[in-house]
Parts: sequence; structure tokens; C-alpha cells
Amino acid sequence: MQVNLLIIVENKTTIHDIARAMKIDASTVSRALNNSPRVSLKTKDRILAKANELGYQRNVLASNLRKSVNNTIGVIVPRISRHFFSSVISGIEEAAYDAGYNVIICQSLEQLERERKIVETLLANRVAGVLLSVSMETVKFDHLLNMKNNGTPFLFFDRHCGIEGVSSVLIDDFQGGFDATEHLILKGCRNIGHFSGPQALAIYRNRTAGYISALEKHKISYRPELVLHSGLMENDGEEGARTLLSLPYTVDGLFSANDVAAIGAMKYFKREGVIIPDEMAIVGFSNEPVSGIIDPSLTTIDQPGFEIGQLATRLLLEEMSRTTITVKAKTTILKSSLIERDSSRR
Amino acid sequence: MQVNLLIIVENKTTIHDIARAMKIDASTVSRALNNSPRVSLKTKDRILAKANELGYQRNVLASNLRKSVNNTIGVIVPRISRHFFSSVISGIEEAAYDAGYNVIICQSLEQLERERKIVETLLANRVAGVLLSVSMETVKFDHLLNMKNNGTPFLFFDRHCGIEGVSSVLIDDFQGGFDATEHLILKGCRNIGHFSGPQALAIYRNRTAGYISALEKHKISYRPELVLHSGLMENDGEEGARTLLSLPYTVDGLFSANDVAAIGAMKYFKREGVIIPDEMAIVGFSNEPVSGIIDPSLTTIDQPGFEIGQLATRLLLEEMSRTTITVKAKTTILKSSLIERDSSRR
DNA sequence: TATCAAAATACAATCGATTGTATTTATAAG
DNA sequence: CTTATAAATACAATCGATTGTATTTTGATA
Repeated sequence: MQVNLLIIVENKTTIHDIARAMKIDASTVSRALNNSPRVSLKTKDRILAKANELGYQRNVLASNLRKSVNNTIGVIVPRISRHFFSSVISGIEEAAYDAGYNVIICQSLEQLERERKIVETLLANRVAGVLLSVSMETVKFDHLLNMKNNGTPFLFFDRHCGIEGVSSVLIDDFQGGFDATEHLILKGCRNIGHFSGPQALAIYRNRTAGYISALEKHKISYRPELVLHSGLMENDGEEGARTLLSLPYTVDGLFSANDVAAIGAMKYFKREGVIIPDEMAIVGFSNEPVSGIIDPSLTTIDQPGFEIGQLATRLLLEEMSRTTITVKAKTTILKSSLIERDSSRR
Repeated sequence: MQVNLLIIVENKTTIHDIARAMKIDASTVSRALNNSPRVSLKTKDRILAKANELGYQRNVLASNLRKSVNNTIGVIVPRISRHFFSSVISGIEEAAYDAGYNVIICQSLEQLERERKIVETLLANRVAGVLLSVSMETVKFDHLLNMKNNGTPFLFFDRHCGIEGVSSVLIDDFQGGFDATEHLILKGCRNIGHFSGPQALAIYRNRTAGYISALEKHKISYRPELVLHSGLMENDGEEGARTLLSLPYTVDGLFSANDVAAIGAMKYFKREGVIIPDEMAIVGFSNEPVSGIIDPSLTTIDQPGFEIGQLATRLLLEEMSRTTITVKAKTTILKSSLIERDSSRR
């Protein structure tokens, strides 16, 4: 036999409940709980005791509504499971909590429609500001322009898009792409494949530009058929590897714009008996933890995620503290660094 | 020279702004925007047009305050970067969005103090309910009891703790531990090490109990020195591996209560020249993606993260829809499954 | 055209907390 | 024991939206 004890859920205590119980005014209770000098010490103590007794907990929604403030920052990332983004989030949380702000984390899962909906929800919830790394599908910006017109401060990190007057904290993707490619060239590679992402995103355009620039510097001619665009998922990497092996000449190096696709390619190469790094040297991008574990370990470009998060948050807070909008935006570019591992060591 | 164009930030449009502009009452505007039959079609159209023109967007904080509802669910996980938790989160988001709820994701980073603060913030923000997987440090439950007394519906998933009348959605950790260990025994292992986590958490106690039960079934005597407790981070795994190798007899199998520690151990074993799986067969727990990539690939116990998230959300929504609290809690246990890979294949 | 029900809209209170102003109470000086 | 001043508290409006009730307008019918 199962006994279901039923308890009526009573409503949460408000300052009015406390006021009524003590036969005083709610404004006095409010001032006491905010430690205002306008309430006597004796009364403050009594009110605090009663509040405690009744299990009072301030309703910050009501409080914020009255004060017209909001201490929540919205964060939109493509995927929380990516190591780079979760370290950015840690940096954001760190900086935000220090400044007394809460953080709402949302993932677009690389879908524009989802990103739109998230922006809408954040605006409806009147967040104080938004930190945003756009999805791969984000080729239309109406939702972002809307947020801008709306007066909500926001800032791009890592993946941005060309909206007037919005600041961003970025990685030097051009340099990263250049370093990765030059590293392969210095290891003796001459026919270097390149996996890139949607060209609507500046990060991928810039990594590709860095790739091309390194080729030029070393007088290696650029072959368009070596550059493959995709969503950079693991199977895109396998697919790309197959394409590279099917070319009429031998490809001896690969620079992938992310680690996940690089790993997909590695799997394919291994299956096909292509020896890494001797026959094929590979460099990824992002330094996912798995890159240090896979065999051979993957050379990659490390991005300072935590610092990006911290910095982006500080800049956003600065922007939020202004009562006017500065149309001139600020772009901060952080350095990335190449980590050499076995996939290119020779 | 830098020109800084300054724009005064105007306040966001309210129903009162619309009402004033149209010389009608705010209540009519509100009803029109909520598509109430009490407003004529003609007026509705005019109001909608004006709302659009002024860029109106409902303030859901004010709306929810008046209606005393809240359509936000809070989720607390130890770490969003763990694959298991991020897949649970995807399941939660899926089910929550379908039901018209938003989700706030928070990470405790395995720290009790942080978990406490998060609970406080969620309660102050009057979330409709909370889904929670406790931190490794959670040995005191005052914050959870407080949430319960407060009347906020919540539910444990995966990592729970013994609080009366709180439902939970769990994995059959005993069975998982049993399967992992029996698998090693059937592969011929006789001295099987075991990495476990904080014994305050039932999941680790249960995995250990499964380990012991499998030994008993196969008449292998249980040796306490083979069971090592830690925080199950990668370096804990390395440390544990060293301890196992230093025993006066040969350990030939390892069941780790998570993949991360198992991988730490694998690294150590490989450095020391211990051959996996021939000299040491290994089974992890959680099926992190890296487990399929590491060499040799890691045998592990797969947990249906997405399903756990979905189910937990549905149960929470059910609980939230009640106006009374049922003291009797419901515990749902989902099956896990062993995935055999190279680290134990022989 | 007068009458009345139904439709449309306005008024006012409310959610919980905050805050400017008004009033009461306490304290000190004359 | 007044009176002036400061301290403490109460009153009332407000944040933005919702909702029960009251009022006005509309349109149909006699």
C-alpha cells in the first residue's frame, strides 16, 4: 500500500506578509532588508528575525522590475560540449559573478532558427546584455539588428558577423591559419589540403586567407580544389579526406579549420593505410582535449578560451555601464599559438 | 580622428506607450496583444500595427509577476563540458522547449559552495522547477532541504542524494558496475582494480557494490586495497594506476567509475610499458566520445543521457503541474549498456 | 425613435518590491 | 514644559502587465 501524504503548497513569503505579521508598513520592511539607515537598528533586527522565521526570500523579478535593472547576462554559443566554448563560458562566469551578474547559457546547436528564438527570449527577459558566438547558419542578421535597435548591449566573441557598431573579442584567425600552414610547409609539405567552414563566417574566411598567404609567402601555388568547405563535423572530415586522396596528385599535408574534422580525416587516413605524419602531416584548430589523446596526437592551434570569456565579459560590462551607445565599435584580437604534436612531427 | 556618435538610449516600449499613442486604455492593448475576444478585430489590428511600429516586445518579467507564473526551469550540473551532461542537457532542452519552458543551465564545477549559490539564485528568480545532479562535494543538504521547504519542485538525475520525497531519474549503477566487472572476469582477469568516487554519492557506492557483487558471483575474493577512491580526474587515474602497479601481486584488470580516470590510467600504463588489453584489461564508465578515439579504444558503460534529460524533464513538469506535493517520491532507473572496445578485447 | 442586450472599451486593483514625500515620534535645547 | 529638530515610520505612487468590474457604445428589435 502506498500512502500519499498531501500538503497544500503555501505561497512564498513577501514583505507584505512580514509587515502584516508585525503590524508595520511594507516600505519599512523593504528598507530594513536593504539595510537602509532610515530604519532603526532595533526594528531592523526584529524584521530580519521575522523574515528568517517566515523563510523570506526576496523576489528579484519584482525587485528588478521596480528598479528597472537586470543583473543577468545571456550567453549564446553554438554548442556547450565543445571544449573551446565551455572554457569561454567558464571565463564568462568568473568575470560575471565577480561583478554580481548571473549568466544564462544557451546553445544554438548551429541552427539559425534556434538562435533567433534564443535572442527573442533573452530580450523578452530583459537581460542586461548578451555575449554571442553565432551559429554556422547565421547568414541573416535581422534578429541581431533587432537586438541592436532594441538598445540591448551585446558583443561577439570568436564567431562574429559584420554588424556596424558591435564590438567583438576575436582570435587572430588569419595568423592561426598562416602559422598552421607555414608549419606544414616547413615540415616539407607541398600539396596541402584545407578544410574550411561556411564562408559567411569571418573566422573561416580568415583562416583560409592565412592558409593562402602562407602558400604565397613560400611560393607554392594555390589550388582551389584543395580547399573544401563543410560543416566541419567528424564525417565531413572523413568525406574530405576521401576527396583529397582521390585527387590525381599526392596530397601530403592537411590544415583543418577545426580539430573535429581533422580527427575524422585521421580516422579515414588510418583506415586507408596512409601514414601520419610521414605521408600526411595534419594540423587542426581549437585544441580540443581529445587532440592530445588521439594517436598520433594532433598538432593544433590553441585558443585562450578562458581569457576570451573574461575579456568579453569585462568589455560588455563596460558597455552596459554607459547610458549612451558609442557607435564606434572596438575589436580586440587575441593571439593563438601552435602546439606541435605527433601528427606533424617529422 | 575618431568620431563617437552618441545616441541616447530610449526606454523600451510598453503597453502604456502604445495606449498613449492611440488614446486608448492599456488594458485594451494588453487584451489585444493576448488576442482576447473582448477586443474588436479592427482595434486589434490597429494595436498590433502600432506595437510593431514602436518595436514593442512584451516584458515577460512583469507579465509573469502579475500572473504569478514562471516558465523557466533551472538545471544544475557539475560540468557542462562532460559529454554525458551535455547530452542530458540536450534532452532537457528538447522536452522543456516542447512544453513552452525555457532552461537556465548552471554548472557547480563540483563545488558545494557554488551549488549553494546557484540554488539560492534560482530560488530568488522563482524558477518553476529545478533539475539537479549534485556535485562531488555535496555531503550537506541544507540548500536542498531549503528548496524543498520553499515549495520549489525539483528532481535529481544521475547523481542524487537521500532526501525524503524527492524523485529521481537514475542509471542502474549497480548493474553497470556488475556488468563492467563481470566482463573483465569473463576476459580472464582475476585481480581487478577499481577506481571509485566520493562515497557520499550513491552512484559511486552502487558501482562499487556492483563490482563486489560480480566478484562474489565468480568466487573471487574482494581485496580492499584494490579499490581506490578519488575525484576521478585524469591525474587521479594516473595516480591510481601507479598505486595498482606497486602492489605485491599483479593486477590484470581495471574498472574505473568514469572514463576520464580510466584514460589517465591508460596513459600511465602505456608509459610504463604495460600492454593493454593483454596485461591489463580496462573498462570505464560514461562513454565519453574520446573513449572511442583513444588507442586502444576504451570499453565503457554507455548511459542514455538524452533520454535521461527528456524523462527527467517530463517528470518534473508533471510534478510542477500539481498544486499539492506528493510526499511519496518516484525513482526511475534506466538501463546502461556495456560497449566492448579494444581495451578489453582478447 | 426608444429600448435593451451584447459588444467594446475604460477604470481600477493587483503581482512584490522600491522610493519620494508626508506624518508621527523621539530627543535635545531653551 | 514648550518648541525645534532629527529620527523613525507610514502613505502612496511606481515598475509593466494582467484581469475583474464598471461604463460606454453599438446594433438590433419593437
